[in-house]
Amino acid sequence: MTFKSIIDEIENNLNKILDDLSISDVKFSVEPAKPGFGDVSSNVTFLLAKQLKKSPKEISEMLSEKYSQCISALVSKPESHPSGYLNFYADWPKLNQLILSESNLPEFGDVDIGKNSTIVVEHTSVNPNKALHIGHIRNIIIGDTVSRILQKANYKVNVLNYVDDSGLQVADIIVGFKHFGYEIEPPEGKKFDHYCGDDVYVKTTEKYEQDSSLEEIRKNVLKELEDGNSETAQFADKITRRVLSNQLETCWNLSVSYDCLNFESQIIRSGLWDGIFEKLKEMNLVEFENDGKNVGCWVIRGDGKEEDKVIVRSNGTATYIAKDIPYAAWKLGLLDDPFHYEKYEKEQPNSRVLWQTTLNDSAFVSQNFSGDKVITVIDSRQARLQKIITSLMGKFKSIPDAYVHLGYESVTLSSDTAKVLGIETDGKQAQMSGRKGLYVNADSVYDLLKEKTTEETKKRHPEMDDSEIEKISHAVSVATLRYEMIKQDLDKIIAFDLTKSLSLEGDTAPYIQYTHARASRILEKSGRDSSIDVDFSLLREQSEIDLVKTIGLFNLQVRDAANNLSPKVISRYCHDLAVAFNSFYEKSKVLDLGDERLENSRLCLVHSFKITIEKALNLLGITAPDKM
RNA sequence: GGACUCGUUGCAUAGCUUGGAUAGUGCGAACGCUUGCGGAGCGUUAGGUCGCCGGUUCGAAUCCGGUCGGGUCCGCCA
Repeated sequence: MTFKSIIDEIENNLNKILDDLSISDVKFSVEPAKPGFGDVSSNVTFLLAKQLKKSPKEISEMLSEKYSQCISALVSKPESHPSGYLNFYADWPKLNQLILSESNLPEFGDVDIGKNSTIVVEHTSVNPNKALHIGHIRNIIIGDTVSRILQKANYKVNVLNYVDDSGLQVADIIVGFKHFGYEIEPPEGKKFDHYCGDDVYVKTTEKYEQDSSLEEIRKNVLKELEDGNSETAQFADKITRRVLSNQLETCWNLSVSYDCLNFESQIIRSGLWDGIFEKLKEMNLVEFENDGKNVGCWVIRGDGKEEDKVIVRSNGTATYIAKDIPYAAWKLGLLDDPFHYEKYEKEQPNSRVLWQTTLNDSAFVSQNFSGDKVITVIDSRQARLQKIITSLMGKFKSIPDAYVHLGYESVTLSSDTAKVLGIETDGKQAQMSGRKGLYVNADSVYDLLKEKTTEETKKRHPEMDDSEIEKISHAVSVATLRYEMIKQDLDKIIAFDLTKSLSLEGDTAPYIQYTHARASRILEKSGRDSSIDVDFSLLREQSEIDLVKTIGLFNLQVRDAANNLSPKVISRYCHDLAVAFNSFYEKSKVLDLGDERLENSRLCLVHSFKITIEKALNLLGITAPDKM
């Protein structure tokens, strides 16, 4: 039981009062109050104004009067506000005890939205021909954070990474290696994925532009890749596996992990497409064009003014979007699973088992990574295609909203950062481009952050050994990067600026982590274990009550975040918690008060804060060191 | 041309789903706080016709329509 207890109590009592007045069907709200208006507010008075032909003010006076007659465990008094609102004041000694005791349980903050059903979250899904840049990182962090939140909301989450290991982007680096003479081994000290992206890919595509006759080579390589048994395809497989391995290192370093890797090449060879294509024909969801501009193609009819979408070309081959259809259906468990499963060759740092699909019959392990619902994290430039997939899946699966495209705006480069990379943009932000080499690699940003945080930490703790410094600066760097990627709304463009991204003050992860370190320090210095067997009525300063209240809101925030698939809700909550603690820290001393009972009560509060912020940060994939 | 999306203070952003009270936060600016549990902190001040016009409503940053400005998407590419 948390702050929600008092909300529920008020809601029940108000319903009873309305019953007595023979009023029904009023959907009023009961919410945590804005600061300065008590603890809980209801808008019920406004909603009744018309029906009762009275002003909200009169109604709130009447309801407040009636409410005083109700049995209430947690409300100390109702209050009619001149604005017409009906506000409530909590009985804090009781609520303190309720919230602070509860906060010590491991499951504090859990909500049951998923009812233990399975849900698939697909994210990352990058071509394995280059290193991950910060644009990819936004996708990855959103996906990972949403997965963590859904798990807290009692979903069984299967996290998938769709490895796009066929097609043009892969063909291009193969051309570079096989025809333009690039060495297989990267130069000393360079990661293979960086080498493939920064050197082989960028320079190979440059060459096409200079000499268009080279396009012929590209086409041939693409063709060779289609035959899985060709020497070229086997070579490409080796290369992409190696890049993938490097990309995964980047992800793991950011505390991101997966359950299963799916490979586009295998989906193509699995025959899944043929099955779903037959199904689409049977259900009349695709049509064959006998004339018009798409003559000879199979198309999906456009919605309203939208154009028809070709899914099978007149030469019989499937288009890009067509490949997504069987995968989407597979994720929803609508198709017989053609895959076997084997463990990925490297272990993930958190020991979560990572599987990968294979078409090799010698692996007999079967697994099920499908879900009742599917969330696909892809940037909103693909919204149109995803809308088509969503609509098709809606026809295959009866559960409403079974397939959700979780879109987000892209990461661009600030004009200053673009300039550093050699592009003059006239003060405007610039779209990143892998082909043009216009991007900032995730590893580079991490390295810069690491350098800065290491320096900072050393300055503050000259006594610390290198391995401890390393641990702290790693935690702070990962946190900073992750927090910056989710703290704003998904549909807001992030104009990434190298200099500004290194900021460690204000609304940043280090601010929150620092707050946690302060709490840890108090607990450490106290020299005793905190207990919940304390006098809760001693916590009556405003800053103390505000902190308890914020702690008590945890599960409501998780509910909000899960319902709206909105990571930023949790990042804001973490920030709010930190602000509440810092305000408490400034106003209420905990140690050396000469009053052991008060000290124990405050220590209990500090401890509750510490474990709650740890749980909340964990949802963001952030750990908070005890010292920093 | 059509569709989607964003527009809140110098800059960046929350609140919009579910309309009500004083539009919250960070950066930047000015000033202040440390023999005290960690200053990656705290406090004070300045800065807002919530793009514009209209509609619905007792009440609109929030809902609806229009309009302007930025971004994105609209291929038998992926």
